[in-house]
Amino acid sequence: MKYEAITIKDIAKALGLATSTVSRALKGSHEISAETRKLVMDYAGKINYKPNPIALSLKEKRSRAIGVVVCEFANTFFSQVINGIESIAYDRGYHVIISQSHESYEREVLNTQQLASRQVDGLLVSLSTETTDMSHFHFLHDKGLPIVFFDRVCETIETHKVIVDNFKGAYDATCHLINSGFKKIAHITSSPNISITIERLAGYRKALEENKILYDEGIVMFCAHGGMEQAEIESAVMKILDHPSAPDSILAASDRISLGAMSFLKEKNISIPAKIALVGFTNSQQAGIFSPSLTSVSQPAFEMGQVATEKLIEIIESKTPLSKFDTSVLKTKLVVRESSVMA
Amino acid sequence: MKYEAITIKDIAKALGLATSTVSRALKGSHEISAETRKLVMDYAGKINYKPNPIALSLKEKRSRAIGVVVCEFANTFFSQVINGIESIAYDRGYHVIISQSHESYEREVLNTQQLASRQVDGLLVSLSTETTDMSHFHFLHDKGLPIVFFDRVCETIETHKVIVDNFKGAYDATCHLINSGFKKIAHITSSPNISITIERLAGYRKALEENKILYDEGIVMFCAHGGMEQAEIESAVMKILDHPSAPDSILAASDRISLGAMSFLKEKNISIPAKIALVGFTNSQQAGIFSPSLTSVSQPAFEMGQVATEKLIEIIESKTPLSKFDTSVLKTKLVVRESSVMA
DNA sequence: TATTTTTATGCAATCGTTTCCGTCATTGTG
DNA sequence: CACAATGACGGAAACGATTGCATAAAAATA
Repeated sequence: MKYEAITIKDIAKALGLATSTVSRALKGSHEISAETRKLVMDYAGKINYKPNPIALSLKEKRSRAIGVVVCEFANTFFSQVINGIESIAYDRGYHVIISQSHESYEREVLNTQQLASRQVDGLLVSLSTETTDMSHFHFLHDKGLPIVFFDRVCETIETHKVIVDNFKGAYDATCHLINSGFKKIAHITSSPNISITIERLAGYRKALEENKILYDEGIVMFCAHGGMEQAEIESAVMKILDHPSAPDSILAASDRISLGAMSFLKEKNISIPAKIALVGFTNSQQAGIFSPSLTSVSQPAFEMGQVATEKLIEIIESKTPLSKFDTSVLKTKLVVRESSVMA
Repeated sequence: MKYEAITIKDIAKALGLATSTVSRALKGSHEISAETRKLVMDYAGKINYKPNPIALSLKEKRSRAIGVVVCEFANTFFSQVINGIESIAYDRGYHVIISQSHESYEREVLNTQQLASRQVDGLLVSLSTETTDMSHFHFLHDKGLPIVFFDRVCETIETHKVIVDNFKGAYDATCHLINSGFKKIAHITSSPNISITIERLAGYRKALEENKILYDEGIVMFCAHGGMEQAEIESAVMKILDHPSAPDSILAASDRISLGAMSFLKEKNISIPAKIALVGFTNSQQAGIFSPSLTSVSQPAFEMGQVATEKLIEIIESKTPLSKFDTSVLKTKLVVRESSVMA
């Protein structure tokens, strides 16, 4: 079952013209007489001619497609980023192909290669937690494929990057806990090898230091899979609860970890914030209807998607190879709710 | 900045063969000698040759792309459906292009046309709440473009459809409320013109009827935009609360409406379920950590995406036009939590 | 009027791949 | 030995669109 589209040949035949004439008329070339142009335009409009984008892609060696590599989009943060991406991409005439790594290095590599062989014009990438070897991106980048990283960026590739001020986000959240009277603040974070983990950890440490609180490695927990497995979150929470120093609060460094930790604490009937306070990085619109409502660091996800896409299209459409790249740093926002305020 | 891929011509030139020979060797044609085939295969492997999918698409008149039309994917239900879609599509060698209507008829039409002109091989569609005129789908369907509807389906097009048992979902939820002692059950639902609204309303009415509870139009609220605007949900909740018959419970018919209603009730400090009970259709994994935890009708969203995609690929790849189409009906599951259980 | 310039259009190559058809050499058959 | 059958490969068209070049007619110039 094929559905046959109208081609330029059909128009040419119907009007007794050459395809080249039709093509030129359609683009309003000046070397076509006004009457021929009108004739062609009118007829094309009448039969609803639409150029075949595949033929165009082949000719122009560009697909007008952007590939997106994220860990997953059933995640408020990333789905908002993707909304931002689409809002710009569609406006600029690109379509968007999304692939999910589910935090697996192997799938990330596969997806990336898939997209590249699909001839995407550029890639928008947020690394998986497992990724330490970036050679699949280096390879493509060296070949000239435009890439922009967002959120979880790759330090070793020189290109545009878009992140939030993770340091300040974690710093503000930690200071808030300290100012609310909490003294022993644990930290559950993602895989130690991704950029956001490092930056958030640094912000956390800085806040402790400024407030003369000793940094204690024993209550900083890393989730190798970024919380994709609820078990790793639960184990982290358990270790914190069982820790001899009796932490009174937790800073959770990602959407998944925040929600997973909250869910586990609730299941175990551990009262928040009485027994332990919780501040999470999350973009969930539901943070307010949780029990208790969750104090959170929220990120301008939609904007991040927009900026990243604009930057990518800038690279794609630039005539000459860019030599200067920048890293856009967006602001986070701390929203204080019940989970971090002592009764 | 272009990144030049290796073509069959490069191989032909390097090996002193014709492109036709290389092409045949690569597909293991029997009319190529074993040695030539090996030569070509080895060389292609060595230089990592990948066929150009765009050229293939042009030749074969198929894009190996599936278009998805949904209202939005920053919605747990749809993001799960899309995960199901991708899981099948990628396995079968298709890529997926997603577009969001944001419940706007106009954008749905635009997106659909966009996808069609992008030469997708088929369409996976869930209608927007605004849509009453389906002619954009009729047009494409008549031209032979394979379409499968899921969730919010179009009755007037004969094709495969995948839905859940909306009638039973609403019926079970309503019966549960009745059995829990609630007597005056309001219903907040989506736009009256989409299939799920009609089916869920019917299930709700059936349950009332069987329990000899009078159906009261005054406490059934429709949200024209399916809850895309929080205001319409809030107005519906207000009307229910102010209704002279003093409803004691609400059945919310969608993800957005459930969460929106809950959020509003919480904001207004209206206690659930003491003042009013709430049962919602939602696939949010966070239903359990809401305050109170939310009794919900959850749908096999992932599976729905899988089934729909399999059905679509079946149509796409069938040699002869199909004449028999079916509607797959999946089961919903009622999860009872705190929001519908009297203290 | 003869020549140049301009205008409007057609022809053909191109993008990367497949595939129909033709061709050459080798082998088999009568 | 003559001819057909087979095997192995090359040439070229095709998919739909663009574009450099050629060319015809018309207009402008000498």
